[in-house]
Amino acid sequence: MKWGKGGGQGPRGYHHGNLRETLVRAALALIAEKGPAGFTFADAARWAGVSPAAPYRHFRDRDALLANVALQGFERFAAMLTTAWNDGKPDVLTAFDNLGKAYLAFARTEPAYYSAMFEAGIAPGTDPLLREAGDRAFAVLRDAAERLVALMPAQGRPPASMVALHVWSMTHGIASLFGRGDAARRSLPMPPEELLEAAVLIYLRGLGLPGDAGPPR
Amino acid sequence: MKWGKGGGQGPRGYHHGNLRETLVRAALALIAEKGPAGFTFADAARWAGVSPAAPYRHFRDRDALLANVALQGFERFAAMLTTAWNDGKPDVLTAFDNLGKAYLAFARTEPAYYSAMFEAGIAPGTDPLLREAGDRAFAVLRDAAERLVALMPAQGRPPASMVALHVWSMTHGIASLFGRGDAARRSLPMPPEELLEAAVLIYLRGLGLPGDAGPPR
DNA sequence: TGTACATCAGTGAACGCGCGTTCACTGATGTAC
DNA sequence: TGTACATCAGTGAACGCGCGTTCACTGATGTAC
Repeated sequence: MKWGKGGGQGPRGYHHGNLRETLVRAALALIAEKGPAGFTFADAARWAGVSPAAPYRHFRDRDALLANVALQGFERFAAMLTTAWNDGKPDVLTAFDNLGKAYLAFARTEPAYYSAMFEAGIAPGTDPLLREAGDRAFAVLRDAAERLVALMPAQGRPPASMVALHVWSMTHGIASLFGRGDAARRSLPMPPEELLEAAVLIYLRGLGLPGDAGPPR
Repeated sequence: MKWGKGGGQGPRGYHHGNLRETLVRAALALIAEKGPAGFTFADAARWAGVSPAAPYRHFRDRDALLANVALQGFERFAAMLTTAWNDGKPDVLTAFDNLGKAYLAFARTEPAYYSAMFEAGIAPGTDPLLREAGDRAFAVLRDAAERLVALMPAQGRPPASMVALHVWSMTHGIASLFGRGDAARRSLPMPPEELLEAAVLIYLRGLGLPGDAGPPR
């Protein structure tokens, strides 16, 4: 059993440690192994080494645990995207490219989170916290798109939200179809990163970028 | 219990009718109701009104039934796309637009098929028949992309397969995120068809289309 | 046309199993005084 | 510093349930002659 180093909480020796977080890890491990449908509440308890009744102290049911995994996934996702975007440095176009690569990297290296976030069948409207976390992740992309369209002359600028939705959809499509880190991946004659980069370049050229405003290097 | 009219086989009064097909319908109904993970082999038997042992005459297990649903889904999908593409008529750009709309229409009107095809966790490499059916659906898009790039001057034509992958990814991304006919849909400030149409227009403009070859109208 | 037989779809009873959930409980931690 | 008490995380036994799967069977359909 591995204890994460990144969360900052560590094991607090309390009865049997930080069970809530351990259950989330259990869910991730089991999703990675058998898919988002392939684990049960009892499985998670067994993985964590506690009795089958113990998880009820922390989650109402299996769905609540799964929603918590998705929530944590969106939070990590947003953090990862924020880091990649790096506030538009060294320049907006390069940072935008990094953003897309980070999205793909997340889908590849964290397929369990990715499944819980997008494929576990949790209705997005159900849990407000979950929705907000998803919105925060999208906001990173949205802000980046804002900076991107600002490179264009003021007249004829496309709406930043549309650009963000386009890039999100394209990236999500590539990640879902070809960029998974698990068995659901389809084969592709090139790395997904290249496919995405080419698509975004063509798309931005279609918007007239880089162009009249001059390339920012 | 509804009997489909489109398949051309109808109920053949044989013991209890065409159970194999009825089980596929059962799976679709149950997926639509409770998601791809939300049905069991016994559920399907109950829905079809037969004993729990009966499905074993037709499918090895639940996964085999699910794979058959996905297979049938890909076949319908390919047929629908072929109809929409209509061999590039009335003109290639219009037909290409219709193709994208048909993809979204399928995801909206057949969310159960869509789930089984793309989200049920069936590894694409597992079943050769399933893979081939998926490939046939993609081939429609691929042929359309071929016709599309043929509108461009021979030098500097992008590879048709890349264009097809880009459009597939974009469409799949929009369909998965916003275009579902079930609870998994996220909200969007515009119809998904419009979002897709705008994206494809911008993308094609980035490719230089319609352009040097002259718009085909 | 009729009879005997082979085929095979569906039955229904049975089984072991693991899941979800509850319950009174235990025992460690935290806190009031 | 010490004692009594409240809190609460985790126990373990128990339960009913439905699932997956098997089995010998039944009875309708198809076919050989």
